[in-house]
Amino acid sequence: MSSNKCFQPPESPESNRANQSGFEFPDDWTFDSWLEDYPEAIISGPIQFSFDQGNEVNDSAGTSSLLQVPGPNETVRERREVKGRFAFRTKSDVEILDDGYRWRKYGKKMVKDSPNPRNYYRCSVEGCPVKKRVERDKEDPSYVITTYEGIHNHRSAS
DNA sequence: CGTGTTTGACCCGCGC
DNA sequence: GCGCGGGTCAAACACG
Repeated sequence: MSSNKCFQPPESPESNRANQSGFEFPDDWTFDSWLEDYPEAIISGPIQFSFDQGNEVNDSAGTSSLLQVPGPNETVRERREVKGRFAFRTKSDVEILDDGYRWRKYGKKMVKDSPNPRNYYRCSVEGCPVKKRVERDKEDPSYVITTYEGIHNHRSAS
């Protein structure tokens, strides 16, 4: 159902604007189409972004990159070095978000400084290197943080 | 029977 | 070398 779709646009313009940093999803924005439009974003290097638009964030390597997320009817022409890793922070009461792929859980860990566990998933498709980890926001458990790593070597789920 | 989850053990890099 | 934190393996288990 759409209620637990990953990366789905906010229900209303109000909640859209209230969503952290002003990034507004195009109505038809989907993760997969975004990847199709900007494949180089995950090929050339690591990126980490949340819903922030045009913000600077630090990745775990200590370097930073400028985030560019296309707004409604807007095209981003320039990409910069980003790694094949990026994180989304999504308000959701469920952690099993349907993002169009089948995932198999392979691990769970308690993380230091957080009461919430972190779950590790791998793409179910044989030979596909993509992994993701899912955890709840330590400060605001109503948010789920999903970190994707890698590039699917196949098209869509099944 | 096929597929996915659970869960403790294991591994590895790093700082002390 | 040792412990710790983060990541992964895999055997047992659950379930359609």
